[in-house]
Amino acid sequence: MSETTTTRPRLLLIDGHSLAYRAFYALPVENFSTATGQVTNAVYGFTSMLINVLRDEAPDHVAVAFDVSRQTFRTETYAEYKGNRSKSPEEFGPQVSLIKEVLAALRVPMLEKPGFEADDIIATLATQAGDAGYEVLICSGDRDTFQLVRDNVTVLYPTRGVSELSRMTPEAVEAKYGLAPERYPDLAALVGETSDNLPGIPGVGPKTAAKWVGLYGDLDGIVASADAIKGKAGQSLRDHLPQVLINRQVNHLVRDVDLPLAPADLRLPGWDREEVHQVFDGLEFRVLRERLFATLASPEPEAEEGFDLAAEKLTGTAVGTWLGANAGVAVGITVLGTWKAGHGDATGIAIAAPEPSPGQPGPAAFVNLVEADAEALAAVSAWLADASKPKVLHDAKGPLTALSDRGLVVEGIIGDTALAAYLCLPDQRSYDLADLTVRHLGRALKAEEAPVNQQLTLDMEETAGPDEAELAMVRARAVIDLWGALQSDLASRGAAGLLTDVELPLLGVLRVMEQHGIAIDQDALGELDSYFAAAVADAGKQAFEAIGKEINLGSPKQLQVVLFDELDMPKTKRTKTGYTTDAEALADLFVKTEHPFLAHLLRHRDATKLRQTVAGLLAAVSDDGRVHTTYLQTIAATGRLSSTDPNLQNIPVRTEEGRRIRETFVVGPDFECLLTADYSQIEMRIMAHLSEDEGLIEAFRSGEDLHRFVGSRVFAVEPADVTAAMRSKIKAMSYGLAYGLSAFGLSRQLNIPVDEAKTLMEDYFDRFGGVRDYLRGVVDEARRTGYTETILGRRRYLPDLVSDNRQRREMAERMALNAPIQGSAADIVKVAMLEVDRRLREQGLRSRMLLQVHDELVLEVFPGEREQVEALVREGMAGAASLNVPLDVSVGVGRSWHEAAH
DNA sequence: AACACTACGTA
DNA sequence: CGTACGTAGTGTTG
Repeated sequence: MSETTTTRPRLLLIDGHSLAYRAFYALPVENFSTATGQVTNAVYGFTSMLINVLRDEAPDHVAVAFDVSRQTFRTETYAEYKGNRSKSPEEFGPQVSLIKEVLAALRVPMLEKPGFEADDIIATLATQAGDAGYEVLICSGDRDTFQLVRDNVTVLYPTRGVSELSRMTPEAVEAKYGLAPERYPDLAALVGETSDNLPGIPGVGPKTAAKWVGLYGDLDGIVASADAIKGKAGQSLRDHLPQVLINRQVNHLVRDVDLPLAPADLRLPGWDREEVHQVFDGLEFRVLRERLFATLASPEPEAEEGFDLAAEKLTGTAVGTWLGANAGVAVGITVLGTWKAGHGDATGIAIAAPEPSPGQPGPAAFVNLVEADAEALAAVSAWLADASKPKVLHDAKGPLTALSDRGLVVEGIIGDTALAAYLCLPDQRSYDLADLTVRHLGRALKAEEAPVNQQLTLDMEETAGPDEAELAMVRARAVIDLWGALQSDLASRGAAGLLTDVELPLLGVLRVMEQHGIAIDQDALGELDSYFAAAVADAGKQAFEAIGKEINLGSPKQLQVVLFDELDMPKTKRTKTGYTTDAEALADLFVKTEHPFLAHLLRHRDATKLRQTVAGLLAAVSDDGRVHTTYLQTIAATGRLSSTDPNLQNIPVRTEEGRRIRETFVVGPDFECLLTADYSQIEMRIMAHLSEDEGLIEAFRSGEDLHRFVGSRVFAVEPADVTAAMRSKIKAMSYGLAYGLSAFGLSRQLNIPVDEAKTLMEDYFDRFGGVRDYLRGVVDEARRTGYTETILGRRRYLPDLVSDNRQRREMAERMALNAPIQGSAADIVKVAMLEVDRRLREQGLRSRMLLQVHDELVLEVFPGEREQVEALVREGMAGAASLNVPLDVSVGVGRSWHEAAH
């Protein structure tokens, strides 16, 4: 184990100027400046790329080469060399010094040499290192470096800004240019290099040049045979031969520059943490610093040593004994069993304590709940219900549902590792336990690594791997270890309170809501199903008659053939794979063509969608006549809940037919009615609160209709004179603003000219300047800190705010605008749910919460409790946050969800 | 079988 | 070229 492996040293050579220059033009200047006004876009881009390359390529030797001045042997050879380069903008020069500061802090050697360019230094070092058996990586935006490529010398050439590097190996050069790397300068001399002000041969491009190199071997061969080359290109070559020779002289890189450092001197000594902090603080590079420390501080996690535990399967009195001895401190729990749609069954439970001291195996136990005797069950049951025994689970809602259906109540849950990880980084797609252990503990959660104690091993000799119980114990141990790591992470992100005070208690509320479900009038729903089915069939039949054939109306591809090829209708907006056939476009086409097919198609779409919803619901009704959705608490990056299986947060409401579906959500037997309570305009109120815009605050305090009020200000008329058209424009804009709507988007949505939309927005911002300032500020702040924050401190990290890809960057900007608003609304609703739940219990009521639809709660009211419930819901919701505008709650009751709407 | 894509329902 | 979701169908890919 101790012999040193003879891996080849890896040397990374960077052309400092060339990459800084690329970064300067790739990243928008206006997004990168420090409090003192220093522009940092080039520094940022360069540093970002450096970190990425250090991470991805893991070199042990590094050097950055810089140009010293413009005077080199090349300008002596050819005075016009790089003569077309305009003086670099004044924001650029100073950034080179800053880049050198960053490199100094990172202890990266820098080299420069009067009379030579960075590329010559790189050529020299690459040659020396290549000969010495190094693996050499050259990072440069100058194609002249391609001539250095060979087996162990690769050029990483930036393609898109500085965010993507393409690997130029000998094969890649060959594939791209059709010649060997050492011949590349011949090609470049023939073709020319605009950026260096080296003109090429008119009419000769890379293809011709490569062909000649192939035919005559190299440039010398081409020159020697110049007279023999026929045609226009040949004449052109002869006419421009002197320039070609100059080009070749100039693009030849010097490989023997006298340098103070040799490759062996370029070993990275490791960087100075303090100095990096200082430099990055000055540059206000918070996100980059985090990335630097995250990717480079601990290069490789210790190893995947797995989890060492003393595992026992317990029965009888041993259960109580073990729990008494081991489960007084916070322990991790995993549950074996199944859960779905508010119900489940638990077959076993694993409990693991952290290792008592490093290296010592942590105690772990497993209890089989199906076969457990009364004694064991009593011990587990009492311990689970004991709030003073701290417990941590991973994604606890399902397991708790399973335990609950076995009659086991769990108290004392102090942590949930999935929720904790979500609060730390809410943009992740999943919070799989195995992923988290790798990410936060540097340990793999692999089945074959599951350790077993001796007695288990003896039992298990015949079976291949560890059994379910052992895996459950390993997972339980992972949970508790993970909790240790996540707690500090959570605290450093200011989210510990959010977990303890909001998400964790909410988990229990959601579990009970899922368990209750909501009653469905199955007969009515069945009738709707037939009704929509008939509508689908009818519309389909008529659509086919209109075009004289049968196609699959659900296939956009087939529709495009009919609409645009056969019926020759005007083309609609492009999609990735053709032209859109969405409802808006079809309606538009109908106005233009009045073709009956379109009307029938739209009706078919509509009826199909409604039918799908109905059929889905029908299939989801449980034996108890209710549907039990599952709420997902770690999906939406803004902090909202989501609902699946079935999704009860997107039940139709906008159309008459859609609302008929809501009529089938009814009050259950033994209950009096459904009650719905929703926040009116909660997002606009949050906007008013966060922006502190006086006009908007006044709008909400005045009690006037919001859009009418805002409209009167924007259009400078009396509120009474705000027309319906004005009001709807204002409404669209107000909501659009919270999503980062542009003038272009507004014009498209309102079907008005862009100019008019622009004026409308300007007038809006004239009257509500606080809103504009807030929206601008929120993005700037997020760019500085790397994240947005809600009123409860829920963060969303948006690294793309500094992407050099415009589309990604602008997307991130819109997310940054929206996340605090949507997220704060989510915070408030969650707090409201906890308040409503608390009041219901405190007041000993049997009414219960059933659904949450983002800004709406649906409750089932027990006979005689209606007034009391309405009052407590209003209190709980309105008091969930104290903003500088009131939180308005409207309530309705009825026997169905539809009737209860207001 | 898994994935991308389009389309569309909600807040 | 307006955010956040989930679901379903078609059509392609492995």
